Amino acid sequence: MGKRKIEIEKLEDPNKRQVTFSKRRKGLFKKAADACFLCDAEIAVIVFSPAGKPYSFGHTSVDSLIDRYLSRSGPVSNGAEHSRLSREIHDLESEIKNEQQQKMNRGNRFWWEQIDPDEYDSVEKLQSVVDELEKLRNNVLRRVEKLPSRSTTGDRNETKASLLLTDEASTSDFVDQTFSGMVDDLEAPMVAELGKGDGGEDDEWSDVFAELLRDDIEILPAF
Amino acid sequence: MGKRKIEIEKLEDPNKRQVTFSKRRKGLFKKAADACFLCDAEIAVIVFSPAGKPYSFGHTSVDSLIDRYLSRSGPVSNGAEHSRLSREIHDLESEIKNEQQQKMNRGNRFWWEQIDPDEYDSVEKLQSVVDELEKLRNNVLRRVEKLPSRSTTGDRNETKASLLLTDEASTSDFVDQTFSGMVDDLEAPMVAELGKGDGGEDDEWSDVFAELLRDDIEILPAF
DNA sequence: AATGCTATTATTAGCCT
DNA sequence: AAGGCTAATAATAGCAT
Repeated sequence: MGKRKIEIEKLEDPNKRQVTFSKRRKGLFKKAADACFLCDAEIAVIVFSPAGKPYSFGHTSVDSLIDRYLSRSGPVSNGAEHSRLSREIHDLESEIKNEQQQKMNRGNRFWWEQIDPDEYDSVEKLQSVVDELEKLRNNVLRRVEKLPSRSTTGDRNETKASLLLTDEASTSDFVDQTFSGMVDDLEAPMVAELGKGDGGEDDEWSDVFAELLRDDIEILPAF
Repeated sequence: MGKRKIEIEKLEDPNKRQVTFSKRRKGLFKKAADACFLCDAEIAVIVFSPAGKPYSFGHTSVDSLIDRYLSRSGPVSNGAEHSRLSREIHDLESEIKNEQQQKMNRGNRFWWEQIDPDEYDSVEKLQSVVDELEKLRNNVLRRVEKLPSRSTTGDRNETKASLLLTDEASTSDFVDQTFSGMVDDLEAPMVAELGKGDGGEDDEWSDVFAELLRDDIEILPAF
């Protein structure tokens, strides 16, 4: 679907291959996200680039979907020994993950809604969450900054400003600021407005944020 | 992209949601397959329908990609105990799978090219492979039957007929017949012709089979 | 539940920055 | 390598089966 039709066969030009890979990976993740929202489905996509670099998309989360997949689909056709062993491991793993997830399944749909502050009682433990939130924030920010200026009432501009506030720090101040800042400034309004459309003057923003959210749901590099 | 534009928000009509889910799942798998072929990438897609039914696509294979993904991405931000445990389990699992796959990595791209007959010396052991081959065959068959009649030279029609032959049996005759039948009648010609285009009179068939193959690469229900 | 039709919208190949 | 542009192809919403 471009300026001309192409055959679906290996692109030999490495440069062209890389460009096409990037574009189509993005398109694939978008399709997956759209299907999740439209159909209330859960989808995980794992991609390894020709160079072996991993990318993933997951809603609700890649890990939980992998677990669900592995627990349902027994090893296909293996030497009997390995088959049995793999099965035991999968089962054990599922137990562990299920236990972890019980805390989180109170109807939340995104990983950042499932964070349990009680589990993170030190800077070190917080850091891993912060890293994830930062990635999400940066993804969103990158595009927020490119939006044409809108006739926001100033309330929105505050939000935008506070998003920018924590761009560089990496001390425990950063941790506190980002952690609470994300929840208050980014997560709450964005999630709250997602899927609404009640005719308020900020409908435009609702739509923009909803789209940004869709695009960013766990489109995180596997790290 | 339909008769009219739709918003990406949850479809409330369950019937419409199901239809859209089916169509978009198919489209998603096709996009994934196209990207694999074009860009020489490896992609796994795991889908759970709104009703919880699992579907998956994987090239090279869902399991190997899951392993690769899990081994690179440490558990994100878990309670420390579980994190360590999960990691150990994942590592062990990878070892097992890697061992299994060493036998298979002789440059074959599809799971049905990776079957080692020496591993299956009884009807019982064969059955699991046969089940998988049968699913593949049925997927292909469903569409072969719907193709408009082609000016095949009779050679092709034999192939088509032999594909139909084993539709119902489930005895050891079935096992032998299907196992060898698949390899001789289905796998060989289809795989051999994949990606070629050397101007023979059967180019049409090459294209058709190549497309069928792309669509069926491990698009197997998780069972 | 899945498939064929077709008017429409969505994605993207090639090119340029 | 990543993003914008635009002509052109590809996917699909609504409908009927």
